[in-house]
Amino acid sequence: MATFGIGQLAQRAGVAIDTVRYYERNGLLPPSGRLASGYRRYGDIELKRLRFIRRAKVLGFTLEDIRGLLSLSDEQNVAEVRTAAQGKLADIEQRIAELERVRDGLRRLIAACPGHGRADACPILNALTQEETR
Amino acid sequence: MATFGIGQLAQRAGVAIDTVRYYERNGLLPPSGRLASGYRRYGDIELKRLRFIRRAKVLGFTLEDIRGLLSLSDEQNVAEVRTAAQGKLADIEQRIAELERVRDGLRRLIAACPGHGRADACPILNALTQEETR
DNA sequence: CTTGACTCTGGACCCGGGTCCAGACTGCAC
DNA sequence: GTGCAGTCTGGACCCGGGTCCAGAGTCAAG
Repeated sequence: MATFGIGQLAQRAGVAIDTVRYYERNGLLPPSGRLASGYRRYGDIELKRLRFIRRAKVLGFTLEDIRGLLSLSDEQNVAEVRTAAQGKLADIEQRIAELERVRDGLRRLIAACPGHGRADACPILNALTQEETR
Repeated sequence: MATFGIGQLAQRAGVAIDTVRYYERNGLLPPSGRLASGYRRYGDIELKRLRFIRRAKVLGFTLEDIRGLLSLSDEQNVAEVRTAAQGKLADIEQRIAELERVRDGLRRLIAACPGHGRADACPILNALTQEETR
């Protein structure tokens, strides 16, 4: 399999070289090997892994969360992997539910706001300053 | 209206006193007034505002986002308020959509995983190490 | 009054997640 | 074999969001 250096890897995944090394220090992305010189070498698996890390980050997972997700693949026990995945799924579902609550509240406020007139007739302002956004 | 001190406020909202002062420094939560001694005084409006800040934080808004949300109430123009609220709504909807994508991928993997047997038969592991989680 | 709890300010420190050197070595093309 | 881009390590620094002092002043009950 073709291997490439850290610069290539970083560039293909759209992250900084320092970030790659930072992830390595934190146990998220070991190189597949090293040259005699010490230069890190990576392959497509690492590239995919790095992209996975980035996507997970965007979605608000911490590096620790992600380490957990990735370490699933080190597990021996398929049943444990499944359980861990279910736990993550539950997290995500809860976050979605919370965001939906906020979304619905915001939608109602927007719908109720005339978009003109006196400020104290605007339900959005009232919600922020006097009530909770629900 | 009854007013109370920073300790009361913090305790009722379930945050640390230092956090309240930190929010003040960052323009999120000015006290309604001060005693001659310099002691901050707060009322129910501040309490609600603080609770709002906390809830928004839990949902992943940065303090800057929240400052934006709160500053809506300083706007003169009701139309602008409405527009800003719509922008926030769009953000939230996008985050929900991304999380749903992840949720669906994870659900499919879990459904496809037998929960036992050889590790390389587990689609969850394969997805993490070889494909992207979708 | 005194005492103990509360609050003030300013500044140091912490953690997560990076980012940016400096100084030295390496790989490759010419 | 020289030159330049690429890479190495270690450590300093940055930002957001707090958290924790120290030292001094304040409030209220007894």
